Amino acid sequence: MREPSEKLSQIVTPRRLRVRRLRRSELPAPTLELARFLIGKTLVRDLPAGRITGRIVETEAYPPGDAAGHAFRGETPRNLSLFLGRGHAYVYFSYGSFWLLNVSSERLGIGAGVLLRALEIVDGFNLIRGAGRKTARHPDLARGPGRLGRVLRIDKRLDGQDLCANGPLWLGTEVWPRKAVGKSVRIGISREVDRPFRFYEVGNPSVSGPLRLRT
DNA sequence: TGCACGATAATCT
DNA sequence: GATTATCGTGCAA
Repeated sequence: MREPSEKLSQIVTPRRLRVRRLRRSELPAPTLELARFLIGKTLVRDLPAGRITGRIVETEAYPPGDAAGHAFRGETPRNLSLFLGRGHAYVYFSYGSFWLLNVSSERLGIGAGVLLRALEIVDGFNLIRGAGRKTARHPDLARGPGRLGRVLRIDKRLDGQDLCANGPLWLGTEVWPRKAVGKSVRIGISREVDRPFRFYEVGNPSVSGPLRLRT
């Protein structure tokens, strides 16, 4: 039976989460540092019906000059948001079905970003389509960048959003202290495959990828 | 748990 | 026309 554990996790979830927006000045400037810094912080989605809050548990850095990064070949209409200076949303459509969310990094005019790969949802379960069904185990809701985008209802309209400003999507402070941060190669790329630019909270069941990349 | 595979459409060449 | 920072399913062990 899955029902009891779902109820338990709702009871365990703090009724009132204290989260405030992160100021841009709090975000480390270098892409790699930002990717590590974001582990344990929150991503908040404000919808007409309410708020969904998730702890960021997995990220990947795509620093300047990285051949695996979308900004590598220069600015285009698609990747413009990567050049807006740190703390902006870069949203793009992938594999015909998924909206993926990045946080731009570095200075205005320099293209780089951090891909948000997975969240541990901590609030707003009732707003998530599929929650409470047998197929929607809580740790899996936003496990993987495609699911993250689906759960938070990310789409092109959020591309370019300032994630440090008042708006429907923003970065927040942590809700409890994070555990150890692990480091590994990135997932799903074909260039620069050996760079250890992926970060994750060790042992967290909401982290995606094979077991060896979660522990 | 770990693979292979197909779906699916925007973007770039 | 090729590519793709993915996911869900199916099958093997």
